[in-house]
Amino acid sequence: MLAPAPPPDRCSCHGLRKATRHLTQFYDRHLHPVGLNIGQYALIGRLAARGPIAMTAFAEVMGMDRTTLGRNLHPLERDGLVTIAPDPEDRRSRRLALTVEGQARLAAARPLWSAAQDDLECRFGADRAQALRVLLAELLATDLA
Amino acid sequence: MLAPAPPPDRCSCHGLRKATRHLTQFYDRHLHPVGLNIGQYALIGRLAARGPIAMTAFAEVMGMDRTTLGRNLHPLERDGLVTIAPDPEDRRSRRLALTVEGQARLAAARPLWSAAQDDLECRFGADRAQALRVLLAELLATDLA
DNA sequence: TTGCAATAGGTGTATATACGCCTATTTTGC
DNA sequence: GCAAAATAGGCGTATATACACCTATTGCAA
Repeated sequence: MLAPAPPPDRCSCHGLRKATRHLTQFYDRHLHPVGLNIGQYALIGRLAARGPIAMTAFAEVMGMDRTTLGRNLHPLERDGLVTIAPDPEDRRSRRLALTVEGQARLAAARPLWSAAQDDLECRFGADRAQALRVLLAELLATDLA
Repeated sequence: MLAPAPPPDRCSCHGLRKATRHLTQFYDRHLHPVGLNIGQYALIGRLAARGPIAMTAFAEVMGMDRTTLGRNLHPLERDGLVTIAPDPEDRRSRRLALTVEGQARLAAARPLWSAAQDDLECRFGADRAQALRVLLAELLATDLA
């Protein structure tokens, strides 16, 4: 028999933050062998898809603060996975791009991410995982300003 | 007509993290007038309910890493909202307790938290907020070891 | 064309998060 | 009663997060 579910947090935000800590550690463990955490994996994965892109535009894509993105890129740049180059078209702007090494690291990480995703759906239930993703996307789309 | 919802993140973890950033900023804005963020509000709120308690036990209650809890308590201790006192029964242990000033701050923050909660339910929908809280509690109860 | 508003991004500061390793203390097994 | 195991917690380090404020550059309008 399943463990009885605890009462949900009255505070939506605290429940969300707690669950995020829980799940982040889970994904980080899965990705540990390739030396990436889930935040870094998400960054390079999305950067691979969105090609060379400016910082502010990419921060928008990632749903993160511009300055947070800038700081999170430092370890990736230091390790040679991404490049941050001045844009000749607009000298204020800097273009983010994945290096060949970054692409290789992403390719190495993909199976581990996929295994984490499968493992989660096995433990939590594919239907509930899907329902959660949809609710979170709707929350993201909600204007909270 | 409502904005069309974006496709949900394929990655449950990234969707969760993004939503957490979004919602944390929303609650932090609401709580800003009393000089607390949502993490600190959750800490002192739960500490008020769970009385004097040891660090590891409280970390378990909060669903956070023991060392994270210790570091998060420092600003609250510095500002006189909580005390961290040695336990005479067990000299390894330290007892966390809310000060009178901490109780006052909590009382001042409660209406702001409540307004944030109401504001969220108004924008996102009370039914969806409830469904999200339930799913998150179930995720928390899922063994991911 | 020039001066100002808008935009791109960085920096300083503060808090949040957690892993690995450490010390101190208590408990337990013999 | 003592040595080993278990437990409580701190510290070093690294990354994550975001606000306020700053500079540089671009675009626009009088």
